[in-house]
Amino acid sequence: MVVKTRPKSDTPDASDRVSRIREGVTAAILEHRLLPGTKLGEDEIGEIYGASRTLVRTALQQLAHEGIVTIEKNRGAFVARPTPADAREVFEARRLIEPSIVDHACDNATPAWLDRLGRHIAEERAAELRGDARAAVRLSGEFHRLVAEISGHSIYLGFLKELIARSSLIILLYRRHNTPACGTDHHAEIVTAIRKRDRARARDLMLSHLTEIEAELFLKDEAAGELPLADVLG
Amino acid sequence: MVVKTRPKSDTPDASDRVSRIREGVTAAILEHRLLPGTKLGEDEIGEIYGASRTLVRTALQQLAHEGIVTIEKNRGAFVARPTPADAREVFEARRLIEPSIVDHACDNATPAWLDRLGRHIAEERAAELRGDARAAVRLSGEFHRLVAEISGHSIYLGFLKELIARSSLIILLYRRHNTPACGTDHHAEIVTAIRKRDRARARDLMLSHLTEIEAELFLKDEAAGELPLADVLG
DNA sequence: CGGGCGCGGATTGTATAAAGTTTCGCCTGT
DNA sequence: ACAGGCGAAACTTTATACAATCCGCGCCCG
Repeated sequence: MVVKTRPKSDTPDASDRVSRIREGVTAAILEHRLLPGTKLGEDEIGEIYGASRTLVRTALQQLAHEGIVTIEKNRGAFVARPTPADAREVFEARRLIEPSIVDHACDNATPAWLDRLGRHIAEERAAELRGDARAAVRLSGEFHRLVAEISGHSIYLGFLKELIARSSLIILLYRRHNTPACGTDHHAEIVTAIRKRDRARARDLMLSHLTEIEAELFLKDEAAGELPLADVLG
Repeated sequence: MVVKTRPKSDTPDASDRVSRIREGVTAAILEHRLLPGTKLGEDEIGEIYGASRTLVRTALQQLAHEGIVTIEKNRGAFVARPTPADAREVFEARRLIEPSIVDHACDNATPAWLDRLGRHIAEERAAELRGDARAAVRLSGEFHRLVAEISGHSIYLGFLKELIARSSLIILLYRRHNTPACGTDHHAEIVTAIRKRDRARARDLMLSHLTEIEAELFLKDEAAGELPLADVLG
């Protein structure tokens, strides 16, 4: 008998129906197809995925716990709308955690992982070249997640998944221009450092990469979508 | 995860019935009254709190997301049983995050907060003096949580709540002797550093405090409770 | 003509019932 | 006496029905 099989609630079977819903909605948010503030009706989603409200409800609750969905009592679920303060916290947390993650990744990177990283960079390049902004923004986030998987640190991975999802919303809300979400070149440099197992350099590159992303945001406190007056008067 | 009630009360919980369940179970786990592996039947809990299984279920799902409850498909919910590998990850994450938290706490500590910290230390001392191990272990965890609240960093707070709960289980499973869970003196020194707004010292104290806690654990990979054979043969 | 009030539709929150799965006891056959 | 399988009970999972709440709209009154 297999005693060790522990289906962790964080990584349930992909065949699970509630996971399908959760991942579908998450993907839509990460690809910037669902905008902050969008109402996520239970019946609506249930019809799309052919599931009952019970399952939709648990999926939405999980997403709410991850911080990318806001549930208001008796009003329903909405795509979250992070405030500038939230944004600063998210990026501070990423600047703290991700250097440690690449550090571990340098130790844990097997040839198979390095190969996967290389293929991922190629995918990112391809998406950017063909101008597929949605795929580009999704792949950009998935790069960071992939590094966290390589690190083998499941807690950091869990935290980072949450931070990445929120970052996607933040970038959508607060970026200055139409700058590409994440410089692919930075990612490539990080991979090179990992390949050389140069931990110090990998940490530095990751830190400056995150700093640069945040620098391209406009985090004024009364920025878009917080005060309706600003919209009307603007 | 935060259910926002728009019109009035900012209380994020306590009035909500599912929150009452969640906090009740959490408190029981933090006080070491619920041991790892304990079955948490839905009917059982529902009867205790006078709630239907629907509400119990959502509470258990939230706890599963926090990592202190494990849900096995078609088998039910159990108090989580962290492995030694989990334990190392938890403490590594705490050593990374908590120094940053005290850093912020030094900046954010108002007189009211400092007063609250002082009273908390007194409570810890009192519990330890009267030999109330359950209260002592709970208050010990709550100290770290209180510091995180003072920091004003809601993301760090959320992460740390999770880490503290898991730490409580880890200490219960893997501590060497009957050492008191957390040196109260350490906490008092940290408060002193915060009061002086000595960020560097506060960080150092927190880091060494966490290192010492982990050093008192016995994290051999086949340690207690992983293999049932060990129990039978022991 | 403007603002408050209340009713109807819609949506969420909760409970309960039906369906599926696992577990454990018991029974039979060897 | 023991191994193996059948079956019932208990539990979780899923679906559905019911109750509570909120939003929008029209009506009435000032």
